[in-house]
Amino acid sequence: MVSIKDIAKQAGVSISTVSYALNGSPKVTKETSARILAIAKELNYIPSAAARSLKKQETKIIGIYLTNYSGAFYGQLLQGMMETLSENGYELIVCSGKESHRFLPERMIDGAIILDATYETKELLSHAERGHKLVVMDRRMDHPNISQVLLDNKAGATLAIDYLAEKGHRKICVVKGPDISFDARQRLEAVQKAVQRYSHIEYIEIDGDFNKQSGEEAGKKIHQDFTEPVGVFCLNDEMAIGMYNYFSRTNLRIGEDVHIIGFDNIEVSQYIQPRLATINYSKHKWGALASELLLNLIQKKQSPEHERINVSLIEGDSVRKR
Amino acid sequence: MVSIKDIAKQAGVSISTVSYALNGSPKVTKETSARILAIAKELNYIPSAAARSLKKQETKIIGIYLTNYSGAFYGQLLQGMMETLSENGYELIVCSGKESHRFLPERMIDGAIILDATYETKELLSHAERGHKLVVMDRRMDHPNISQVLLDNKAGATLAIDYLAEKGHRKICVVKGPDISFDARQRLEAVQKAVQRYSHIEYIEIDGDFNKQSGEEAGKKIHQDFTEPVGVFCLNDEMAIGMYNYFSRTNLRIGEDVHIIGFDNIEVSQYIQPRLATINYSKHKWGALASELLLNLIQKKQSPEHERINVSLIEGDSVRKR
DNA sequence: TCTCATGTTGCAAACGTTTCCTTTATTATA
DNA sequence: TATAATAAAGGAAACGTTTGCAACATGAGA
Repeated sequence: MVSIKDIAKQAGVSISTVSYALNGSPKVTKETSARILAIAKELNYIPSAAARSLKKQETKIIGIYLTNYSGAFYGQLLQGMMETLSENGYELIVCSGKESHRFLPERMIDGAIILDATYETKELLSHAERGHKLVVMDRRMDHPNISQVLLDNKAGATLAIDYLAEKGHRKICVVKGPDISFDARQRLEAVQKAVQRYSHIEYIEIDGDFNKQSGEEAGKKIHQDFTEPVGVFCLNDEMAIGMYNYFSRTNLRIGEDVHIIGFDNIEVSQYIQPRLATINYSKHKWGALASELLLNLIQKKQSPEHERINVSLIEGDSVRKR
Repeated sequence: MVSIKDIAKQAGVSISTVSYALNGSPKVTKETSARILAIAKELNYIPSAAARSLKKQETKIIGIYLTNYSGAFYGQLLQGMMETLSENGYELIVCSGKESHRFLPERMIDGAIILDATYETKELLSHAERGHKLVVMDRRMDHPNISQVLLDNKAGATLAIDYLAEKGHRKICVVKGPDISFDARQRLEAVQKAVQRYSHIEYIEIDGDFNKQSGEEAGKKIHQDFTEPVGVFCLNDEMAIGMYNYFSRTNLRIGEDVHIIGFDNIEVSQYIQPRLATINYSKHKWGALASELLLNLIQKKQSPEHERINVSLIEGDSVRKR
C-alpha cells in the first residue's frame, strides 16, 4: 500500500508537508502542494482510515442499530438520517450483526442511534458512562450523553381508540405487541386508559409480537369468538396485514364484520384492500431529528434533548360505521 | 482511554505480555494471564479497533452496498449474509451513504458485496485491481478478485411469459425496468426472445423504473389502450403492486381483464388480493452464497466463482385462463 | 547591516496495537 | 557440575497518520 511516506520520498519533501498538503492546509505553498497532489494521484494514494482514526480519535461514522431489516419503514427512516449526517460530513452504517455492539466501545463509530429493543439499557448506560454519545428512539433514558426522540405513542393509541368508538364500535379488541418493545408498552397503556372513558365498551386483549404471523393468529381467535362486529386495534400495521391475510380466507369481511386500525402507516397499508386505517408519523423526520440530536451531542457538545414525534390519524375503509 | 499500556503498568509487566495475555496466547503463564485479565476487566479495558486494524491490516468487517432500503426483500437477504459471516468471525455493515464507497479503498472493510447498480463497474474494477475482494450480485464481472452470484433472470422471465401464454393470453405487455439495472436488462432480453416463440402473440413494451409509481403509470397506459384482456409481466413485484393500486380505482379487474405476473416474490405479494403470480427465488440463499464466495476469496484465497440462483414460478389468481 | 516578522518546511512524538527477536530464568540432561 | 533446552517475559519496531514545535529562508523596516 502506498502511504504518505512514499509520496514524500517521491516529492522530496517530509511526510508532514505531504500531510498538510493533502489536507489543504495553507501552511504549504501552492506549488509544492500542487506537486504533492499530482504525485499522490499518480501513485493512486488512498489514506488509511485506521491510521487516521487512530490518530484523530474519531471516525466520522455514525451507527444505527436495528433489530431486523424486515421492518417496513426503515427506508424513509434511514434516508432522513443519511441526509442530515452527510450534510455534516458523517457517514451512516447500519449495524445489525450479533457482535456489532462492539462498534461503539471500540470506537469504530463516533456515536450511535438505537432502535433495537434487544440492546440492553444497562449496556447503553455503560457506553454513555464512558463518554460515548447516543440517541435512543425506542426507550426512555436520562443521561448527559443520551438524547432521545420518541413517537407520541400515547396520542396515537388514543386517536385509534377514539376513532373506533366514534364509528360506533362497542366491542373493541387490541392486538398487543411484545413486552420488550417500549412502543408496544406505551401504546397498550394508552389504550387501557382510553377505553376506560367509554363505560359501554367491551374490551378484549389478544397477544401479539408485532409480526404478521401473530396478526394471523389473532385474526383466528377473533373469528372463533365472533358474535358481533368488532373493532380491532392492531398495535402495528404489520400485524394488521397478517390479520387481513387471515380474514381473506374466511367469510368475515374487513370493514363490515371486522374493523381494523393499525399503527405506523407502512407503505403497504395504502395498497391493501380496503385501505388500512392507521396512525401515521413522518419516518423521515424521525430519522433526521435523531441524527441532528446526535450531532448536537457530538459536535456542539450541546446538552441532551428529549424530542417527540407527532402522530396523526389516517382514515381507511377498514373501519366503517357500525 | 485505558490502553494496554495502563494495564501493563498496573500489572507490572510489559505491554507485549499484556497483548499476548489478552489474545490468549500460550506464551504467557496461566497466573500472569489471569492477573492481567482481571486488571483489564477492572480497568474496563476495551481494545481500539483502529489500532488493531492499523497493525493487522484487516478489520473483520464486510460491507454490503445497497441502493435503497425500501427494496422489500433486503431483510432475508441480509439475514442470509449475516449468518454466514458471523460464523466466520466477520461482521456485516450496510453501506448506503453518498461517501460510503470510500470504505473499501480506505480499508475500513475487508471486502464488499455489491447490489447497487449506481456503483460504477469501472470503480469496482479499480478496487479489484488494487487487490480488494468483491462479490457482485447485480452485474457480470470477470476478474481474479471478483466473484459473482446472479439470479437466473433469463429462466424467470421465460417462465413468466410461458405462464401467460399457457393461460391463453395473446396480448402480452411487459413493464420494463430501468436501463441501469442488469436484472432488468436480462429479464427484458429473455422476454423478447420468449415472445418470439409465440407468433400469434401481440407484444407491447411499457417503460418502468422498478418503483411503484411507474407501475401505476403503466397501469394507466394499459387502461387507456384497453380493448381486450391483457397479460402483463411487471419486471418486478414492486411495480405490480403499483399497478394493483391503479386498477383498484378503475372498473377493470385484475385476474379478469388485466392479468399480472411479477418478479421477486416480495413479502407483500402474498398479502394482496388476488395473490400476485410471480417469480420466486431464495433471498436467504442468495445472500448466504454471496457471503460464502467472498469469504472464500478473502480467507482461503480461492479463485473467483460464478454462481447462479435458481428461480421458480409462483402461481396466483392475478393470472387466470383467458 | 542588523533585527524581526513572516512564510515555508522538517522533525519527532503520539495514537494503541501486534509480533519478531532478545534476554533472562528455570529445568532437564549428560 | 556444566551445558543445553525450554519456558516466560520484555524490548522495540512497525502499521500510517496528524500536529506541536523547531528550523530555516526570505524580505521588510530601522
